[in-house]
Amino acid sequence: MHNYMMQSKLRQHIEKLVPLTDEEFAFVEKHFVYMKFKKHQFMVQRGEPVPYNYFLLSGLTKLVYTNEETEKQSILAFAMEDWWDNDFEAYYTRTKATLSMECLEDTEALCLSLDDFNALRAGLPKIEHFFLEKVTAGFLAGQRRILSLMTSSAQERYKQFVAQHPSLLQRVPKTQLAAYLGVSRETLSRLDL
Amino acid sequence: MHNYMMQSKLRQHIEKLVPLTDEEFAFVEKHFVYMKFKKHQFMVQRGEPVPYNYFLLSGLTKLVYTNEETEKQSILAFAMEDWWDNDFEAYYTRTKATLSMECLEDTEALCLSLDDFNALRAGLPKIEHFFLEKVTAGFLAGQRRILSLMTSSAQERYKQFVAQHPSLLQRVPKTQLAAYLGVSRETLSRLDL
DNA sequence: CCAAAGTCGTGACACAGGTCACGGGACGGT
DNA sequence: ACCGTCCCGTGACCTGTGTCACGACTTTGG
Repeated sequence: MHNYMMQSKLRQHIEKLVPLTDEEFAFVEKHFVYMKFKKHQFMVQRGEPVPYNYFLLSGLTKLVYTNEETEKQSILAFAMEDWWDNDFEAYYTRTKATLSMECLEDTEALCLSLDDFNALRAGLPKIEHFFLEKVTAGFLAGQRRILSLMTSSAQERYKQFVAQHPSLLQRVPKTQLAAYLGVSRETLSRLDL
Repeated sequence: MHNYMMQSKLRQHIEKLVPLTDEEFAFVEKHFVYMKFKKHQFMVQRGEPVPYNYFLLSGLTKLVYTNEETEKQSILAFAMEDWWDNDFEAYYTRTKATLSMECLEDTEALCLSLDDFNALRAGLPKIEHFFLEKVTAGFLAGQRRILSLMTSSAQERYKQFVAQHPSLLQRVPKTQLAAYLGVSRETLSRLDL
């Protein structure tokens, strides 16, 4: 992907929430590092430090918790173009990851170290506003997910997912979808919409 | 509760994350309104607008979703002294509440209207930083709750709750606790720790 | 001080979903 | 072209949890 494309995706993403001058965006942009990852590659691995926060330019990732005894995976989030994804707690507290983040497709990302993140916030208060909006949206999405897990059956959750993320249906295998919805692969397979 | 106590609780709460000068805190404090609520009173009611965000000085509240057909309640959060609680989405978007917030005990709160919230953020960037930290903590707590719902049995979730919130066990009836854990009152009653 | 409402345990039964096992098909790497 | 790996459906069975019903105790409010 060419340089001007990467920049423009990030800029458009930020400017959905806060307008930026050219100089301000130049300041933002220089804190990020571009990286590529291959399918099956781990961008974050349990037990390892998490040096970056990731803004995805293309591809698809999953954020996953793996039960160490049973090896059973629970997927906290999928992420794709124009999304942020991370074991944010480990990143933000500079501790070892308890989650893993794995590429389901070849993925390009703009990466932001915690030091750069803090420099960005300190140097440009607007960006703090931007992240407050982002995290708030994530918090509210989490609340909806909690409610959905508490009140809805597997079939209802499946329907909700299909309605809200139809494009992902084509890209993620049912096994992964089951791990996201919190049901076994077999039960998901038996659900007719 | 006396005026200086109310102020000092709020100030201590904020200063756990960001230090404030006396003038800065005076600016913060004047945007809040003090209000009292009685047990069983609704601070937020489904279908109504949500004029305030609430910082609790004393008492105990629950944030609850009620299924309209079955009347079954699911509790998203308990809140007590030193906590914020609200149907934040309705508050922030100035829409009607989909959740309700009800007092389980007589409760005192400092209330912040959305206009005052925005004035506060605009007038004192530090406060934006404070709320970013708060919302981030809430987001991460939500992630942990999602994982807990996906991976743990009712009994394990009960144990986790007891371990993390022992004080609440004395104050909230089992019925409410069941609605928080996402199990029926009867199953909770059958669980031996 | 009494009535109404809330709290809590427990038994009987139903059912959604988990687990285990199998087979067949698609795909990727060598 | 082949082999291993993943993907997906399906049957049989098991189990955790929901639902309904009942009774006893405690708290609350007028």
